[in-house]
Amino acid sequence: MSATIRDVARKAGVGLGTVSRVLNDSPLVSSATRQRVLNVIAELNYMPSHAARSLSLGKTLTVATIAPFFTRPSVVERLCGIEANLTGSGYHQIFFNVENVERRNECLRDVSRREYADGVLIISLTPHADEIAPILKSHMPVVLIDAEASGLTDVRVDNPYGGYLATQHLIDLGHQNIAYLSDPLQDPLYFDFTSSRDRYQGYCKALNDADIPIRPDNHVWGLHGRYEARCLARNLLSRYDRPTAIFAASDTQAMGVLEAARDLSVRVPDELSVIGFDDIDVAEYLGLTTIRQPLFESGARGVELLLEILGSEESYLPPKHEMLPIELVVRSTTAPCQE
Amino acid sequence: MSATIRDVARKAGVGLGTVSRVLNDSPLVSSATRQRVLNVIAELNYMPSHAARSLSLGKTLTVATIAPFFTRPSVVERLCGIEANLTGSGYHQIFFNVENVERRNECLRDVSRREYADGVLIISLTPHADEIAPILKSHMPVVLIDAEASGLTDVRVDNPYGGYLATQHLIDLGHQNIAYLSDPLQDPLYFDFTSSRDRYQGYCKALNDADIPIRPDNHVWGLHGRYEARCLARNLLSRYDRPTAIFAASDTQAMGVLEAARDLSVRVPDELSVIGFDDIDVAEYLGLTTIRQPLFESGARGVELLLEILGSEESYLPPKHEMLPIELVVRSTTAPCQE
DNA sequence: TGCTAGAATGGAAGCGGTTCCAATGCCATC
DNA sequence: GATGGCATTGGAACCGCTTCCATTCTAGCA
Repeated sequence: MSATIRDVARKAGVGLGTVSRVLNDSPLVSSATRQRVLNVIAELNYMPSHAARSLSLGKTLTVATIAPFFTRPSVVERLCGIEANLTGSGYHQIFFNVENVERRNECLRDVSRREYADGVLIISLTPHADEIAPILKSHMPVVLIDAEASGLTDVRVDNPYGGYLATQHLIDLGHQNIAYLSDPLQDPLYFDFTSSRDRYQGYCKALNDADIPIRPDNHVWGLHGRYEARCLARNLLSRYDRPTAIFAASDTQAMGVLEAARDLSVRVPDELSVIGFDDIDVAEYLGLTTIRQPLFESGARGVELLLEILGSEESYLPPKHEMLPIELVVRSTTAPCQE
Repeated sequence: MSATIRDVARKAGVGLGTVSRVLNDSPLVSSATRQRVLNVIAELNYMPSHAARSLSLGKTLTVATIAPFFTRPSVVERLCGIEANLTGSGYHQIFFNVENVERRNECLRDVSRREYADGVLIISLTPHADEIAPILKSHMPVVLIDAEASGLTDVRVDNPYGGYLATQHLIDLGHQNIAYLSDPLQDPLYFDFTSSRDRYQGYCKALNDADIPIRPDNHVWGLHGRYEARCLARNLLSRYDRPTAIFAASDTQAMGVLEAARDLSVRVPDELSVIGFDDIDVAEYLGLTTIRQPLFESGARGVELLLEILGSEESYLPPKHEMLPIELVVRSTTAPCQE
């Protein structure tokens, strides 16, 4: 059907190996021969077979991405960053969409299997110690995005600092009664997302630094999602001494808070300040004050780090840790405390 | 490194071919032998090499998806439907993200190249006649999602009917001065998205049926996007005889309209009714009245149709055309006309 | 009992690349 | 003129699977 390397060799009047060398930019070809081969390749519209290359090289020439909840806007933006930098690299990509814990465990267990991919990107999932060991032993290149695990390369943001920034902003506006709404901080049965926990640290530190006591009832949590956050926020806002400001661990959850405020006719920002985290696309539309983290860049940079490892000759490279910058974006859901 | 089919054959005391037959569910294996081989496969944790299978079969065992603007919420939901049904089918998937016309043309030109994939899903892009011909000639299985082209299988919704439904809803509420805000209806230099055009037909028909004259200045268009729609809507709403209702060709554009109304202090729905199209995730949050189309299902069903073609022995199957249902979802951005 | 058709099985060839070893030609050196 | 070394080249072997042909075995039948 389609032209093979043998067709090219025959037509160019050279040997198989020579064509292969041209394809792989080997210096062991005279420039005259190289040019002749390149001409024939263009003429035949020849394109090497991915499968044959892969089989011969003993590599899959594929990068796998494991991510929870593909539909979440923040995940989508990270995936776009990945796509942008992987296209044209010669690697294929496969995606594993993790929607429940069984699948999470299955995916993280199989990471080190060479059958799937030559390298793996993991988004927002933190491998446990017993999952890290086989990965390290297998020498499978892995880059964590928005997660951290000892011995593995990662690219992420300073979540405690983000939590601090957000809370400090509210304190600066005169708020004292500040709630934090997040995913569960610890749940070994669940996905073990760590960002909520880290941001909580920053929240506590900011309150401490301002000598504001930490009220345990000002921290509420539930499954990630707008609807769940809405229910949680309703409870918060129905309280006698309801908070004057809510820091939501993600913009999605902040949207739930805004909904709850609307439900209960609590005016934002006059009666309630709301701040989110991520700065997803709709945040600007909603005028949501938030902490921006570079989502697209996290994916793009993750790919770069992975390709670096894949391209290296070394069988072991020391893990790298990259921190991307975050910043406070003030919009119209936060205002000075009115009390 | 990892076990091969030869290891399995040796350990099970059978020939290469027998193991292969077991893997491929051939009936030409006695059940005793089959069981023995299956045991060894489990024991060795053997997994066939995708590349070797692919090379031997002369197929890529890969499905390609071509989609414009991965980040658009409606596209994301379709992609999720694709992912859901393709995972576990044994096919790998590769994505082509189309962000500009050059890339669109390049992708559609290369669809028929066997090097990439055994089958292709195309989202929201309409191949031109000169692009269809090579596809048909190559017998490359193609399924269009949210698009239509003669000779190709597709799964889509009845966009003229959707436009009719939306407009009729506004007319039922007593509106007469109804604007339509959309992508450009025809732009050979651009992507040639057809849904705006089709929905415009329904818009016109509904107005005609109600004996409401069609005012050309009530149709405005621009590039797809919230920001662009916001500018367009601002112009509309600044007019002396501004419309009392706006039908936006997508929820994203409807969001731009809502922003413009906010900018100009036009109250929704009291002074302005707004209806969108798609029912993307945030529509519910915004209380946006809209026409719901099954986005996830469109992707899922598209994959089913493609796998059907790929699994068939026939070299030619007559194209199928599937229409998914749409429905009006009334929320709080539309209300009876106040004039 | 001998013969045959059909079921079950083994393994060579081939898919399209890469890699390595052998071969060739050419030049400088002694 | 013989020798050695380097640059360049050709092609066999191999990657792990499928497929097809050849072979063996079994049961059914005359």
